[in-house]
Amino acid sequence: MSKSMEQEKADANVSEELVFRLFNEIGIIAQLSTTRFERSLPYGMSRPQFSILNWFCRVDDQASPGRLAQAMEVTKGAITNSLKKLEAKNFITVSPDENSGRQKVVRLTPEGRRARDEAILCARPAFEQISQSLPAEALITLVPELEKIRKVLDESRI
Amino acid sequence: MSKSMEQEKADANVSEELVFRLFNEIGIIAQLSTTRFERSLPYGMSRPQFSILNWFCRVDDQASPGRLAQAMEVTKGAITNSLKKLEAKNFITVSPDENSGRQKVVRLTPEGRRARDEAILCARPAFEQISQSLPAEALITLVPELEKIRKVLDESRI
DNA sequence: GCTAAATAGTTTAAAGTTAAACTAAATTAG
DNA sequence: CTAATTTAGTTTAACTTTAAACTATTTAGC
Repeated sequence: MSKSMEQEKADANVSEELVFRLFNEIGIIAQLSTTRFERSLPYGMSRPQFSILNWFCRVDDQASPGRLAQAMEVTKGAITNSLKKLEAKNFITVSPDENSGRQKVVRLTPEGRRARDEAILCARPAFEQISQSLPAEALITLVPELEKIRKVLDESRI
Repeated sequence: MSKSMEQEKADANVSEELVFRLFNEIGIIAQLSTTRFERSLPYGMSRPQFSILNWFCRVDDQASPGRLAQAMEVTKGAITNSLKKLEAKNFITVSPDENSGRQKVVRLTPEGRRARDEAILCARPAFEQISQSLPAEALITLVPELEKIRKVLDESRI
């Protein structure tokens, strides 16, 4: 085996080890931060429920359940469940789609928008504490890197 | 309000927004990578089950269920469940602790060690693909940063 | 020493997720 | 046009997790 091939293999191993550690750290951070975030949410709102409300505020003002399932990266069954909860709280409306008898249209209500804004306020103290413990410069480089990784994963999804 | 106070407030908002995006990205990446990793595992092994086997290979060769619960950051009930599964597969042994009637001692079996090594081999292709799509230099700076964040969260745990 | 409190682990009920089966509607192909 | 396929959403069963109740030990206090 040539020297360069050996080096290549070594590099690959370093990378794989790093990728392994990367996802390990990400998994732990996700678990810890999700728990903390969820505990701070009002109205017995869960993280998936918040994510749906937040999606409506950031991306579009209406969507089919299937589109939401794709956006949230969960199964259609999970979305059916979440939408029921949100509808019971009057945070969304679900109506038949005029253009398609098999689709539905989900929309945010004014209460839903208020609940989302309130959720962000409630979660602020938890995030504040963390943002004080972390140097802002680190975050400024970190977040775009993570966005890249997410895109790589997202685009190569099976 | 003085200029510097305004600036401080603006900085805080930038940071909070960044922290928010940080945890959002981390949540999505965790979901995508966990799904992918779990699908690649052999013996119907779940990520929590793999984590326990991996812990034994990296940290200590024996532990009580409670210590594992702390290390894995899940409840004792979840560990009870995972240990049952691992024991049924003969990947661990669970025996009474000689020194304490209320504790148990969990140990990795040779089969468990082999299964863990095999799991890493099975997961390699998935990680390989990702490590090829990401520049190694980025990971080298990223991983230690994430370790810092994890420690901040871990130390301020409630 | 004996009682009270703390600790370790299990069990249970409630909740959420997935995959697969199912219903209904829209497309496509012949 | 009709039949077969695909698509959208719901339902169901299995599984996992958590929080809380419970059992059994150990430790502390008096």
